[in-house]
Amino acid sequence: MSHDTTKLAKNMFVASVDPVIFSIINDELHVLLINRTSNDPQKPDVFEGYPAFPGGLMQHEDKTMEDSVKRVLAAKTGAKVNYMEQLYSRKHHDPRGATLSIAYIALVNEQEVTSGAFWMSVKDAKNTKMAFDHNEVVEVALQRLSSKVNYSTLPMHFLPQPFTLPKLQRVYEILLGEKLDKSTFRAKIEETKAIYKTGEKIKEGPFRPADLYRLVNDGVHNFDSNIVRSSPKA
Amino acid sequence: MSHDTTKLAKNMFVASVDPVIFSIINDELHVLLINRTSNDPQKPDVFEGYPAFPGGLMQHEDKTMEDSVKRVLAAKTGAKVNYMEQLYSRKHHDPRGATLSIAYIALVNEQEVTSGAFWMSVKDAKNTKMAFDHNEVVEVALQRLSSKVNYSTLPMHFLPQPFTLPKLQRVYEILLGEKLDKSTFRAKIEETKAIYKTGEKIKEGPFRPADLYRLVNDGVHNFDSNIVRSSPKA
DNA sequence: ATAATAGTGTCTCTGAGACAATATGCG
DNA sequence: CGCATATTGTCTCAGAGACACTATTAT
Repeated sequence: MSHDTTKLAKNMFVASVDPVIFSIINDELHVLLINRTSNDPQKPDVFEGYPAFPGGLMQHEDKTMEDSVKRVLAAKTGAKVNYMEQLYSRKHHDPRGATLSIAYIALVNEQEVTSGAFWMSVKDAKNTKMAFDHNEVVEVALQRLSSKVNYSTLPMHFLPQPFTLPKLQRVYEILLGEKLDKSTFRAKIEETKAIYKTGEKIKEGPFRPADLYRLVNDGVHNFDSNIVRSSPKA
Repeated sequence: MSHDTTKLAKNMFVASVDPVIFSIINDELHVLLINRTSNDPQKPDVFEGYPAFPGGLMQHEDKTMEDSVKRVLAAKTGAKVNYMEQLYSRKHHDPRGATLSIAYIALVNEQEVTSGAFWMSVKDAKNTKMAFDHNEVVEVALQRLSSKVNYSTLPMHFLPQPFTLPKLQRVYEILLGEKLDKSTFRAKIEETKAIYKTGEKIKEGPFRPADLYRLVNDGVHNFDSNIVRSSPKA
């Protein structure tokens, strides 16, 4: 290191990443939380025990902020990230001092989540006092989510692949909070060219089987420069 | 301060704000730059003298990141911020160590800019090697700019108020890089309800005078949670 | 009157949405 | 066949775009 960190410490900051992890469970949007514990076990803080995002401190070893998110999520939830997008950054006034926080929207496979973290419905989260400014961050994340439903491929990352169009339509309906017309929905999805028919079908019940689809260019394309996808297909 | 900064210094970072300031000058999009000088005069760095955004280090005294932007811009360019929107944050690997940078898109009054800073056309900026990752940041800012032209009020903040619809249309045309139809343009602007006719007119030449318009709710409304406007109207 | 630009009206065609019809699998 | 859901087709209407027309001012 070429500079003296202690000398500059007055203008240095602790930085954390706050991943807002969404998943649709039982036809309802949920967010993944942990019960906060202080970083310093000697000094529990006022938010001790409150629900919080499964975030953590950035480290110099993390090459990028996205690496921080991956590392922290793996540690606190055991899950790999399917989709990640930067939300916004802000300067905190923690009980313990000033910190910078970078909020992310991320999607993981619900099944991969192990002990320690838990899913709470967004409805409940809105009525629950969370740690730090996390209630506000959820609000912003929800706004971003709904604003991006209609012009991005974000919603398509909610489902494990391959998936069917009826399932995907259900995702859109939950995110938008309204019923959609089958025909119109399919036409719009079609024109995005974002998914393709695998040729296989799946039987979901005693009726006509549905076609299976996969994302095109998973891990590659990027409208939005803030989007980062991990683990591109081999 | 309740925690020992020197002890935690291994996970602390210097943070800077990078405002990408746009303005339309001579019917061409320009970006505001300074020639970089190292923060520590004793240690000039490899980017010494390269064009850079008029940014600077965040300080603990800044209540918010937006306060940092305002302070730094006032110091380096003398200009007040008319519009500000967070772009994205990233972890740098400077010659001098790891820093966090938060990029902003901002708009100022061209006339307020004093010595020290200079305007460069975006065309030229693309062909000029800038300090740090600033070339890439400009690219992302331009993408954001064009993607927001059609569904936000961002372009309306390029003009000093009051302004005329022909002037505003010109702004849109420059941002989009294509001619627009008068009638369609006016209909779309009308339906946003974002501006209102002042009732006054302005003579721009030997022909019919144009109606003057102002922004509704300047300093108030926010589609995008990342938007912050300074100096709301008194 | 003519020129130049501001502002408004008209027509057409695309495309989204509502709804209908057909397809497939299971009993 | 009859039921349930998947998938595709048809009709209509609103809205964007192309273009034409009117308005206002100065010379």
